[in-house]
Amino acid sequence: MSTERRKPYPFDRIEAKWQHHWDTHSTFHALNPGHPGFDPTKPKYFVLDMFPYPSGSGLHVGHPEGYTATDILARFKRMCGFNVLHPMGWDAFGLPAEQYAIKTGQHPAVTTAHNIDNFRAQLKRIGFAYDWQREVNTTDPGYFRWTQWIFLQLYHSWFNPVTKRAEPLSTYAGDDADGVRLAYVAEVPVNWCSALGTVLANEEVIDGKSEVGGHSVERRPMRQWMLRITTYADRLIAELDGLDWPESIKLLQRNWIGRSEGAEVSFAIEGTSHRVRVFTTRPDTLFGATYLVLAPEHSLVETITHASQRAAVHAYQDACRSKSDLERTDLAKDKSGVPTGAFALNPVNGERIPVWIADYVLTGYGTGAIMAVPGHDTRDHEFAVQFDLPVRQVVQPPGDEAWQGFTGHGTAVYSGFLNGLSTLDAKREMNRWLHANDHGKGTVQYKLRDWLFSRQRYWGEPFPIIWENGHHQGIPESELPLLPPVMEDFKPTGTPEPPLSKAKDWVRYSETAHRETNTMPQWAGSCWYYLRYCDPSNTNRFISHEAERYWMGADSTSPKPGGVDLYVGGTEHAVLHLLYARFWHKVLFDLGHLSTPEPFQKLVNQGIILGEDGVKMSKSRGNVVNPDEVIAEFGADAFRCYEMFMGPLEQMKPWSTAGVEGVSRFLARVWRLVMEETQTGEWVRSAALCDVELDKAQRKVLHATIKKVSEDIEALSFNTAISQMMIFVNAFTSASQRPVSAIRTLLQVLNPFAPHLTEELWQLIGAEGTVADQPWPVFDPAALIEDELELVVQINGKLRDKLTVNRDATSQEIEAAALASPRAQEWTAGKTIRKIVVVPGKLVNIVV
RNA sequence: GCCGGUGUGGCGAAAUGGCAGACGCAACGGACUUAAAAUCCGUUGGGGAGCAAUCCCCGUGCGGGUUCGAGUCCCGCCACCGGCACCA
Repeated sequence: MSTERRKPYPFDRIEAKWQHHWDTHSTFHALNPGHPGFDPTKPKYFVLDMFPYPSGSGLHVGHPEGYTATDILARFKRMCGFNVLHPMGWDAFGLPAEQYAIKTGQHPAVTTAHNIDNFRAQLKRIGFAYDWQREVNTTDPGYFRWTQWIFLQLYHSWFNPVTKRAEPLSTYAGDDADGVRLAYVAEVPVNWCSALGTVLANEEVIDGKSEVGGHSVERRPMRQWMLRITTYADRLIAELDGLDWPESIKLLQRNWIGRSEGAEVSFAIEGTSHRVRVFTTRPDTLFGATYLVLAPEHSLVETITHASQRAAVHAYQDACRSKSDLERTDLAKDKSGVPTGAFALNPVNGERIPVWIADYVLTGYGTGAIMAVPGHDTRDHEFAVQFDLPVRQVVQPPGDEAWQGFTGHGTAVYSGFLNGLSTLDAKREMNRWLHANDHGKGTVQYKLRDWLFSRQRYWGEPFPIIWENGHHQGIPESELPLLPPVMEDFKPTGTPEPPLSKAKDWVRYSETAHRETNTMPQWAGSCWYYLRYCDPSNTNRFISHEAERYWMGADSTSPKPGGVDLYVGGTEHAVLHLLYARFWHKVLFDLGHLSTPEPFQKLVNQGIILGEDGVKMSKSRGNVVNPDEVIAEFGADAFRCYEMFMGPLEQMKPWSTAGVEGVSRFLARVWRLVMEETQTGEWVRSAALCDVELDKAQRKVLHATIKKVSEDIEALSFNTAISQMMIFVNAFTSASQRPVSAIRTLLQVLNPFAPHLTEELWQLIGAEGTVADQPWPVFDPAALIEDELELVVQINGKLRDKLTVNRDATSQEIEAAALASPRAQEWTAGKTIRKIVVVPGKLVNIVV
């Protein structure tokens, strides 16, 4: 085994030493406005990682990928003179700790604390420049006190559709305050597993079965807390525009919100006073509606079903209820449904059309009912074919496409007053007609649903809510934090009641009132943790105005909306976490608690690191790489540099131990630029190191390195920055005399990548202070200019020769030199030169 | 099905429309060594011609196009990865 092998350089001693130095000197502690020593002239830079869930299995090599990237940026910006906020914390509520508690009897608080200690120690071993004095923990009462406080802000607010923002309930003039709160109560189906006697979270339900045991899971309506995120749908879409996020993530959010414009149309049910409202994005096809479909759960089904169809309808409804969501969607090829026996009247032509129920219409979207236009909707067409319902043309496709099943835009036909109009105009005209005749109106629908915010769990934030006489109310802020009850037994109750209901003394609030027993989902704590970092120990507010304005504020000289300057994390949070956090941020902004409307100005997703075998790392595959082992063998600096050298940050890429070795060799070469080994194996300062001037070639490499590394760090192209530093090292390794000044500069630009090694060498060459406190070096453009340039000579775009010309040769001179070159002579001999393209400093292309 | 991303040597990758393969790994050759490891120096996309220095042809998933010139831009495909999925 290689464990006996000598280390390429003594990283083990070096790394522990500098980690201790940073700890004891608080090197990376950021000062807030008002702190003694705070320098208001420095610009701020807030660089954020998605904080981890501290699991029992510790870090894997995927975590530190993003963390290393932000660490390099943090150290770089600090050297560039920024006041850098680079914090870390723990998203520590959640299911695994609770499940572990149920299994072992160990309290989740105990296992959580233990896991956090382990994670923190692992992160420190990598040498991250976190400001540990700002560490946050979502399970700390000093933290979740404010999570509960923010919930109360939501609870006491409503969304004013006129001002289009959240306002305190006091501005609400209506008589149904509970019906407009941003946090409200509704009957919503939960995943109930009777075999396990518990409610399951969505992530515990796999393919309609419980993850544990594979028992069937049924949807059962229960009283739940909801957050009215849908009121922010438009703003959540519109305000993406100003953000520096990957377009793909913006698109993912837009699609998730799923805004679609259309119309609501009201159909009278023949022989009754009932009306069915449907939503359609194609009001222009109303003349083509040949039947209506209601979702099986639609509230009017019972009322309108004809006696002769009652048995069939009930049987169908029962069948749908027992189908899982998956069965409903996955078996989409076979459409099913039954007629209700009722008929509706098409408002536009009075036509009598049958009303069906079918599970291809979903309760949760739109009005839970549709008008079927089988001529121009794929799903309706399939259904109509299956049940032999009439199909009618109302849109003429452009060109010679067939009209049956055509769902695109064309011209309205067989549609009365719409005939001849383009689809767009026909929609507009129909909306006008519907509105004028009181049969409906143009509306907007969203796929986004309100956020189901309660969980039937122990290990989460309790709601600051009490119930009295069937009414809920918020507890006073003075009673926060509301701690969870101390419980020995967190097991499910065997009923849909949450475990907290077992803590009778805790539940009892007064003679007449009792506490809410649901808890908040894990998303709650992660919705605002970035704010708490700015002011982590404030006991009066969740964040002070000054700290918020400083760290989260917009730069007045830039059009950007402000917020965290760089947020790095995985794509798995592209929708939920990032949408929820944006929602909370906007509410707090509307209520005047924050100065900017968006939390994260710039977002970058790091790619997944695959196992050495090229597939996703997993315990069962046995291809998980443990960072601790890599660090023990190669050192933290090699680990950091390899994570960055693997390839572009955003890309998915496989781990390679040989690759770590290569990077480790590079760092050892840096070490040996400064140090050499004696016969007895001692490291002493290298004799080649001396105080000499750089030659021209060395100057060029040096300044090219400063330039490239600076630019590449800004662009997050860490792999190419490291390549350039390798080129530098290769160039200087062979020099018999190595200029100290150049080595010093190398140590500065390498420092964000390999902070331990560079600090140690800095000290060994006798330089002043620490590298971390040096200003970032500036490159000299003059050093990059060559007196003579090598130009490429192409004939018809193919490389044929090269020539060296003076830096300021004219186009004419270059052209002449190219034509005179021996190979050009050969290739142009006997041919007519049709054109010559000269690209200054690059090439000459002769076209023959 | 829809949306998004990716496709370049044996491998990880690099290239403002201008010398494809920088840098690293692996492999091979050499130096040092009794030997090995480590280290240092060199070669390394494929094919062909030549004793040689050199030279030629092909080559960035596939097929077209724009251009003096395309890995890069445009059109049409294919494969893999990710997301959404009866959202009317």
